[in-house]
Amino acid sequence: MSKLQSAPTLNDVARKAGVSTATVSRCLNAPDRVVEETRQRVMSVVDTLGYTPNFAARVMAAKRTFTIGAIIPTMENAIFARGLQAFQEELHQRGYTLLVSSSAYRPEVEEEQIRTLVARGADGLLLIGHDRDPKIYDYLDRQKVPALVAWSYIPNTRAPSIGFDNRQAMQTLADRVIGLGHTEIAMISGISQGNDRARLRIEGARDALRMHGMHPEELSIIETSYEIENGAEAFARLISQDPRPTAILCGNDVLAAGALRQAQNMGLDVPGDVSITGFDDIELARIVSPALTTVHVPHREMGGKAALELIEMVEKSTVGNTIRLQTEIVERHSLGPANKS
Amino acid sequence: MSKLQSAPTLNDVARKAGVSTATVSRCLNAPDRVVEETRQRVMSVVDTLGYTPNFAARVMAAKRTFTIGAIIPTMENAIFARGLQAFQEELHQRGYTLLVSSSAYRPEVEEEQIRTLVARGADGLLLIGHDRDPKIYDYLDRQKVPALVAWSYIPNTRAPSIGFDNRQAMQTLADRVIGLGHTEIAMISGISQGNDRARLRIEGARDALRMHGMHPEELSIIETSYEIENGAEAFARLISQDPRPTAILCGNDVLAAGALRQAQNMGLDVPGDVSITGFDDIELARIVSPALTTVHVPHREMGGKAALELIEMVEKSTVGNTIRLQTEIVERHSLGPANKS
DNA sequence: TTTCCCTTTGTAAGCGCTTACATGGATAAT
DNA sequence: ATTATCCATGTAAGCGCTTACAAAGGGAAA
Repeated sequence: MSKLQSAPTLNDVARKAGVSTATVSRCLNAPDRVVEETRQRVMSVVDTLGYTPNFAARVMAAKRTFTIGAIIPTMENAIFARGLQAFQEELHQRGYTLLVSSSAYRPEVEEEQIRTLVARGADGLLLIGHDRDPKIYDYLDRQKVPALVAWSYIPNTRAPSIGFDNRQAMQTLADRVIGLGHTEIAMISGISQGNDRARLRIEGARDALRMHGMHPEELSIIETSYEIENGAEAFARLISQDPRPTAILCGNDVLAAGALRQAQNMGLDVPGDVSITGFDDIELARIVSPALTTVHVPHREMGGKAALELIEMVEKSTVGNTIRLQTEIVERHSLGPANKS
Repeated sequence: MSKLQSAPTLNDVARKAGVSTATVSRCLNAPDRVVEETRQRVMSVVDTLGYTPNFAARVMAAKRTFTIGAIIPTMENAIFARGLQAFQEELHQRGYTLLVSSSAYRPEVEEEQIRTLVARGADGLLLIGHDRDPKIYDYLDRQKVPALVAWSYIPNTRAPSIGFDNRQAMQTLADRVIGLGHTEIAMISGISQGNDRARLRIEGARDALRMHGMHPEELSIIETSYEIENGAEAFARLISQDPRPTAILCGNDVLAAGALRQAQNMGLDVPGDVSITGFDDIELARIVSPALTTVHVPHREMGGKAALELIEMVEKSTVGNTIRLQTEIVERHSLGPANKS
C-alpha cells in the first residue's frame, strides 16, 4: 500500500510489467505490434493498477484528439436535440467523442466557446448556421480546424454546410397558406440578427407573398427569441391588429406552440378563427392540439450525415461538401382555409 | 509569410516579443506579475499572431483543467435541459467549462463516458442518480475526481447528492389522487432498473396506497422508457384493464403527455373519464391541454447549487454536502375527482 | 556457415506549457 | 555609502505520453 499519491502512469505500468514505456504504449495503441505473451502481461498490470492513459499527455504527443466539438444555440428546447443525438451516435461509432456547449444565441459566447473547443484540441467543429464574424473563419483556418455548418444550406460560403433551404421551405409553406385563401398573414419570427435560418425563413415568407402579387411589406412580423411565452405574447399583439390576421406563420414549433396556447386562452378556435403554422417538426408539434402543420426537417439524417462529412474533412483534410437535405410540409390540424368573416 | 506550418506556440510569442516563455505565460495567467509595458508588448504579439494556448499542454503542466463533466441520461427531451443550463451558467461565471455527454440511459455507455471525462482531466463530475456499479465510485476515488449526484436526494450514500426526495414527492402526489376518491390507480413508470428516481417514485406511490389501507400490489405498473410514444402505448394497455383505472400516475411529464394524447385519441375525457398526472414540471406540462397536474422540481435551483457545491468539492477537496430541495405539487387540469360510473 | 531481413523491444527526443528557483537591478532602510 | 528587500524577468525541469530510430535476436536464403 504505497502509491497513494495519484493516478498510475505509463511508467508505473512499464516498470511493474518489466517492459519499456514504448511497449506499454504499443499494447494500448497498436496491439499487433507486440507479441501475445508480453501484451497479456502488460494488460494484466494495466487492469490491476486501474491505469487510464492521461488524455492531455496523449494529445500532446500524438497531435490528435478524436474529439469533435459542437456549439448549439440552445439546449433548453428540443430543436437541436434529435439531430445532435444522431450526430453523436455516428461519431461514437467512428471512435470520436463529442463535446457540446450551448451559446444561448449569443455571438460572443459562441466565439469564446469556439476558441475553448479549439484550444482543447477539437479535431473538427460543428456550428449552427452561417452568420458569424468572418474573423472566426479566419481563426479556424489558421488553426487548421475544419468546421461544418448545419441546419442551413447555403452553397459557396466560407464554410461547407449540411442542411436544408430555409428560405425555400418557408416559401412553400407560405404558398400553401395563401393557397388556402389567407390574405391577412402575420409572422412570429426568431431574432433574425445573426441568425440566417430566421432571416431566410422571413425571406421565404415574403417570396410567397410576392409570388401571389401581394406586397411583402404587408407581412407584419414580430421578432422574439424562441420561447413559448414569447410566442404567446407575440400572438396576442398580432391578433389585435387591424385587419386581424387569419394566419400566423411561426419561425419554429416552439413559438407556434406558444401562439397556439395563447389563441386558446383567448377563446379563439384554431384553425377555425386563425391558422397557425410551425417549423422544424419537433415532438412538440405532435403533442399540442390541434397538432401543428409544420415543416418537417430530417433531423436525424442531418446529424448523421454531418458526422460523416465532418470526419471526412478531419481525416482527409478536405474542404468538405455542401449537402442539401429535403424538407416537407406535414399537414396536421392547425392550418385551415381562411374564414372570411 | 512564413510559418504556415501550424498554430503559433508560446515560444513563438516569446521570441517575437523578445521575452522568455515564462513572461508570456505570466502575462496570460497572472498579469499583475508582469510590468505594464512588457505586458502590452506581449499582448499585442499574442493578438497579431492569433495565439491561443494549447490546452493539453497547459493541463499537463498545471494539473488543473477548470473543466467539469456532466453525464445525463438523455438530451432528447427537456427533462435535464433547464437544470443543466443553470449548472453551466453558474460554472461559466466561476471560470469553469462544462463538458456534457449523454448516456442514453445505458450504464455501459455512462461508465465509458465517465472514464473519458476523467481521462480528459475533468476536475469534477456531475452524475444523475445514485444507481451505478460501486466500482465506478472506487475508480473515481482512486483518480481523485470528486463527483456529485443530482436529481436525487439520498443521504449517506457513496456520493453526496443534491436533489429532492423522489419517493416522498410521488407519495404526496399519489396521496392527493387517492384523496380525490380514486381507488383504481395505475402507473406508467420509467425503467426502474438502474434508475433510482424511477424506482423511488414507484415506491412513493405504493407508500401512499399503504397509507390508505390499500394493497400496494394492486397498483398495476408498466415500465417503459421515457418517450411520448411509449406513454401512449402504455396508456392504451392500462386503460383496457378490468377494473379500468380512473387515475394514471406517470413517472414523468413526457410519459404523461403521451398518455394524455392517447386518451384523447381514444375519445376519453381527461380528467372526466380518467385522470393523468406527470412529474418534473417541464415546459411540456403547461403546453398540453389539459395542462398537467404534476410535481414541480426546482430545476434551475438544483443546477445552480450543484455547480457551487461541486466547485467547492473540487477547490477545497471536501467530500461535499448532501442537499435536499423541496418539490411541490402544481395542480393544473389533468387531475380531477374520481368519477364512479 | 554466413548474410540479410524481419520482428520485437528499448532508448530517448520531443509535444507546449507552468512554475520553482535563480538572477540582477532598483529602491528602501540603516 | 552599504546592505537588505523586493520586483521583474529569465532558466530550466518536468508533466505523461508517442514514435523515430537503434538494437538485438531469430529465421530464411544462399
